[in-house]
Amino acid sequence: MAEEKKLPSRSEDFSEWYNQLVLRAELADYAPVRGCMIVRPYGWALWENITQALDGRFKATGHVNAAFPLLIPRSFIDKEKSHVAGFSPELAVVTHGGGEELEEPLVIRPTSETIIGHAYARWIQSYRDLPLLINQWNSVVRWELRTKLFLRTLEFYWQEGHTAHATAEEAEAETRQMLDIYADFAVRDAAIPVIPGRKSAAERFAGADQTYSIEAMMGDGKALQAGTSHNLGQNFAQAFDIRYLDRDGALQHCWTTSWGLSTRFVGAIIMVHGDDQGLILPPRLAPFQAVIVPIFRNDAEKTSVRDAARKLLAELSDAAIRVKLDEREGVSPGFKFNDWEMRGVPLRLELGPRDVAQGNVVLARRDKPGKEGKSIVARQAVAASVIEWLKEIQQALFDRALAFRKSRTVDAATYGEFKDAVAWGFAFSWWCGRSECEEKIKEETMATMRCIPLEQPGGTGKCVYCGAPASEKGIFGRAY
RNA sequence: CGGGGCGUGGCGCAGUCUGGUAGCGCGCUUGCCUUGGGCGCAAGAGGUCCCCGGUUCGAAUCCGGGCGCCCCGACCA
Repeated sequence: MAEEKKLPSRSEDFSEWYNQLVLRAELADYAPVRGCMIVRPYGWALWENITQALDGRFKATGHVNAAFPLLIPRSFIDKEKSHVAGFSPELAVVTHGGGEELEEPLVIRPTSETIIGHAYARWIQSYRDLPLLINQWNSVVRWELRTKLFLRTLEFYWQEGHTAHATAEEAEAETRQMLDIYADFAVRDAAIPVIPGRKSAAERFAGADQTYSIEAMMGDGKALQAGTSHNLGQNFAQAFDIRYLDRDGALQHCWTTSWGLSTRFVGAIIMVHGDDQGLILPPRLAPFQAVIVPIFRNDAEKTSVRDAARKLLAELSDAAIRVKLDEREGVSPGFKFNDWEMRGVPLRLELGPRDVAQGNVVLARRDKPGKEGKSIVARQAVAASVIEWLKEIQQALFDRALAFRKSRTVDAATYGEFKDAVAWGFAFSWWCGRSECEEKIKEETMATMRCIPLEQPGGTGKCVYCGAPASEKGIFGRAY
C-alpha cells in the first residue's frame, strides 16, 4: 500500500500528523483567509454533540441562551483597562459601512463581556433581577499571529456564559460551578482527564479577578487549556455601571462571571485519543458510534447481505445507537475499513455472506487495532453487545488517557527534575507564587504555569525555582 | 514581528541550476473486472506554471518588485 495513504506517524511528527488528520478525516478545511477554518459537516457534527452535552448542563443549572451582536463599538472595549490591554492587539476593526467611513470604528467581538455588560446595566435594577444567567453560542474573532486548525483560528466557535450576581460569594460559586461542569463534561463525555485549577496572575483573563481552567495533556505531552471560567469581580460592573438596589435600599455594583469552551476542544479530542490510523472518537460524542460495512462478491450475495444490513441498521437505530450503513458502491470493504478508522468511528460491524449464513456479525473496536479488537457476535445479541462495547470503549479511552498523563507527570522537587519533566510532560511542583519565578521558568524552559490544581497535597514545600517557602503546588508544562 | 520552507491540472510533486513541445503519481469521469484490510485493466477530462514589470527571437526557468500559504519561536481559547 502506498505510503501517501498513511498519515505521518504520530510519534515522529505530531504536528503534521494532526494537520493531515484534520483534513483527511474531513473535520475541517482551510479557508481563503489566513487563519480561518471551514468546519466541514463531520467536524460540525462532532461540535454539535459537544454543544448539546454542554447546553443540557447549562440549562439544568438555570442558564438561558440569548444572542448578542457581532459588532461592538470600539469605545466599549476601552472601558475596562486591563481588558483593553489584553485584547487591543488582536482586534479586527470595521472602519467602513455602506461605502462610508464610520464615525466610530466597530470591533468584531473578540468576546462579549463589554456589550453584555452594557445590556446588563440596563436590565438590572434590583436584587430581584439577580442572578442573571445568560449563555450564548456564537463565534468570535481574535487576530492571532499563528494559527492551527481548531486549536487557534482567527474566528472560532464557542459558547460564552455571562452572569451577574448580588454578592462576591455567589459569583465565586458560579465560577466554580461552571468549572466543575466543564470538568464533568470533559471526563464523562469526551473521555479526557483534566486538571481543574486556578490560573496565575500572569495567565489570567484580561479583566478577571480570578481565572480557573481545565488543563489536559495532549498525546505529545503538551498542555491544552480546554475550558475557562472567570470571576470578573466588580471590574466590568464598575466599567459598565451594572448596579442594583439591595434589600436595604443601598445601590451596589454587581459581581459578574464569564466562562467559555470553544471548538478548540475538538482539537483536544483529536490530540488525546487519535492514533496513526486516524481519529478515535469517544462514543458519547461520536457522530457515528457504529458503522456497518457490508461485504459481498456477486449480485446474489449483494442482495442478501444488503437486506440483512438494512435490518441491522434499523434495529440498532431503534436501540438509540447512532449508526451508519456504508452502502457506497465501487469501493472495497478494505477501503471502507480504513476510511472509517480515519474518521474515528468507535465500532465497526462487518457483515458478509458467511456472517449472514451463520447468523453472526463481526465487531471491531477502533481503540484496539487488528485482530485483537475483533470478535464474532451472534446476530440476536448485536444491539446489546454494541451498547456494552461502546461503554467499554468510552471507559478504555479515558483510562488510557489518564494513564498516559500520569506516566508523563513528575512531582519535580529540584529544578533539574523540573526541566526534564516539562520537556516531555507535566511537572507538579511547589511554587512560591511570585511572578518572577514563573517568568524565569518560562524563559528558561518554555514551560508555563498551567494551573494551581484545586486538589492540593497539603502541607508546604520549597519553590522549585527559588527555594522560597511555598504553600501550593502548580502544574507546569509546555502549552498549545 | 524574528527564523525556515513553499507557490506548476483537485491534491502531492518533478522540471528552474544550464531559457526552446508543460510532465509524473494520486484523485476524478466512462466501461469492464473485482470486493473478508487502502483492487486491477482500458479509454478520457482537466493547467492564466501566484501576480506585476524587465531581459530575450523566445521565460515555469534569468533579473527586480509585490502578494499569499505552511512550519518553528514570542502572544493567545
